[in-house]
Amino acid sequence: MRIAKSKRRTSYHHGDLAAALTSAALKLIARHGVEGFSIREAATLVGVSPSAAYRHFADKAGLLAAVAKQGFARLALEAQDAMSAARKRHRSAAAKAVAAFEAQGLAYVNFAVNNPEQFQAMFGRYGASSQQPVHNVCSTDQSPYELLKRVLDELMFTKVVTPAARKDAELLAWSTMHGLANIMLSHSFMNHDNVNVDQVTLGIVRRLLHGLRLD
Amino acid sequence: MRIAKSKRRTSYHHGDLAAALTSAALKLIARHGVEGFSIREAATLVGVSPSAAYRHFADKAGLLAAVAKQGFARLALEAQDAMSAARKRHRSAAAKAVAAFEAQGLAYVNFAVNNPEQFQAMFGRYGASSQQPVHNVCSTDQSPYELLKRVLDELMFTKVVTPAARKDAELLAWSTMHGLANIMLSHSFMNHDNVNVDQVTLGIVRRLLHGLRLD
DNA sequence: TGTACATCAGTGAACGCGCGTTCACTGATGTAC
DNA sequence: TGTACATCAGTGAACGCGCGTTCACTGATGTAC
Repeated sequence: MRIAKSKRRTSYHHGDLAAALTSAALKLIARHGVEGFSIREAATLVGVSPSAAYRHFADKAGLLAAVAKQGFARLALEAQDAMSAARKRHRSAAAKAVAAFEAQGLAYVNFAVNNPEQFQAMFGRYGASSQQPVHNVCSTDQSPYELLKRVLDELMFTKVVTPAARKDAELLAWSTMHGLANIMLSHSFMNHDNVNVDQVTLGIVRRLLHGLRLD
Repeated sequence: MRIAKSKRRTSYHHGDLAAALTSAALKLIARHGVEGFSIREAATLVGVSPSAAYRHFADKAGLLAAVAKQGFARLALEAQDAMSAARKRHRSAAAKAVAAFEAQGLAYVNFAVNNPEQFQAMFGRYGASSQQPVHNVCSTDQSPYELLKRVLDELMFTKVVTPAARKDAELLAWSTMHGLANIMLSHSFMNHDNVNVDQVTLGIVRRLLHGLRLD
């Protein structure tokens, strides 16, 4: 009966307030930033009294954690799409692996640039990731971190990278892309109106991979 | 007469309220985070009425920008100290350059881990760096970014690194260390109580340099 | 199929709060003569 | 050296604000019989 309920919006019960609040929160965070976000405003946007939110989330941090969690899921989805599209453009297993690695880095930075506030929610003070390691943040095989591990394995299996270079490469790769994403967000390196994000990012990803190759 | 004034604290005029407020802000940010910081609390801590702050800073953002700016200066100082100490431990110019590069990376990550909230102030929403490129944030030759450029040059002059690898290496190096610092801060990779920050960082710096060497 | 009742998911008023900022003010300082 | 006066750097009261959260409540739903 959930669907029926969500059709008539004038009903007393909302149908799926938790999801509605999460997506309202996302909208508002995009508008005012994580710091400017309030439960009251989210509730108002959904058309519900502020106190209703407390049926679904323990508190403000709970709502923000939901936003962050959803962010990890979206990021993983986008990365996965980009990777499989990239793989299709190549024949050899090695070329596919390289293309997937590049696509993943691009997807990561693009996600951050296109969703700066959600990205901040994911890694900031309230972020899902500040409570627990990233590995646990999504269902295990879907987390961005798991995707990274897999593509690094793929690079090793296809001999693009030696087992020695593969070792602990997660942290190096993640640091590089995460740093680039944050630097782009802070506008501290350059105003990315003047800059082709994809081009700069691809440059960095390739140098990263180049370093791994010869490790 | 500045010094005389700052001696008697009971005087009507404070002496150097701007500096006192900045350092109070730093203390409070370390305690409650950037988001929890308020001008009123800083003024109270200094023992001055809230409105007095407006003689010295245009608004809250102005005070936070001062904190951020001071952060860049401190970071540069600490990095410089670490680098010159590291250089002393080696004889050849090449070894000195390598040691200085490693020391710089270590200093960067250590600064972030030891001053997480100031680091956040530096690169966050209010950060000095969100208004203008990092290059302008300190006096030109003292900025952390300038130090990075110089040590990369040094690596090239001593032939540790080829001119091709030197090209645009700033962004790669900075991304890597900045990402590592942020990842450590978010606790999303690991709880750094269980981890030797210096050891992990040194591992990453070395892999970064290794990649540059063979570029 | 109809009814009683427990449970669920909302309401809306109220709480106490600290905030950023403005404003007219005043005490202290320094300078020109 | 002394005095008048402009300027500087504070005060403290007040403004209006939106916030997170609690609480007793009520309308809607679903289930047992």
